Amino acid sequence: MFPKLDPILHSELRLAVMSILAGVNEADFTFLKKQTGATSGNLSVQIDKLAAAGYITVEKGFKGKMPRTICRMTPAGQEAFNNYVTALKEYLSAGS
Amino acid sequence: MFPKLDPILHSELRLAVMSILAGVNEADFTFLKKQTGATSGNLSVQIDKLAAAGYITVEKGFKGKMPRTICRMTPAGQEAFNNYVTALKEYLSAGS
DNA sequence: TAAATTTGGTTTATAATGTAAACTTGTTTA
DNA sequence: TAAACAAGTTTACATTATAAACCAAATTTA
Repeated sequence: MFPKLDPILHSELRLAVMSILAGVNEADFTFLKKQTGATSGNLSVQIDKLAAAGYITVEKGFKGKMPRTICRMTPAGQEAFNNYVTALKEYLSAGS
Repeated sequence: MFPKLDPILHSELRLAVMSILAGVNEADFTFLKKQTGATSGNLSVQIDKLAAAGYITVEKGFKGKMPRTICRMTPAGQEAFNNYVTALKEYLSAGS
């Protein structure tokens, strides 16, 4: 049977953000924006949702005088991401 | 960079339906409903969307006296499914 | 140094989506 | 023949995603 897909992760932009964070484990808003090609508004909203789910932490500070928002994946986020990948494979295995 | 995910396929239920059809290449409404655990209403709507996108064909007939709806994946659907799988792997590869 | 532009976002409004509940049409069973 | 069931469809609602507008501070330009 098909496993339930975590709705927090089953979103193109949030998945992209998590995918990046899984690799680097620290990325700021500007970097995430460039890598994903998302608009600021969309990225801001989706970062909030990932943070609200406890999948990432958000640290606001300054780089020189300019504001800077740093995101990191939490252990819970890492686990959720892994589970999502595992679940998705059930869906994809039929193809190819 | 992250490839765009086909929004028609990036839906839990539609993906499950496509996954099933990729394997058997012919399934009726009742079978799809049992396999996916979806409600009739939701399944009906999502089947319509897949058909509207040209990813599946829907054939309505009778099995004895009872109505029967048979779904099959089209070549375009097969291709879209394959592309989706390929694209998704870009997102998932970061995690293990 | 005042005005315009850029950076780094947030808020808000709208459009699109997903889902469930209610309904329909016809069939079988008691 | 009335109740229950099968196979869907329609409709209405709730959630989501996205974009547009906005804001404040910093930087550049005239």
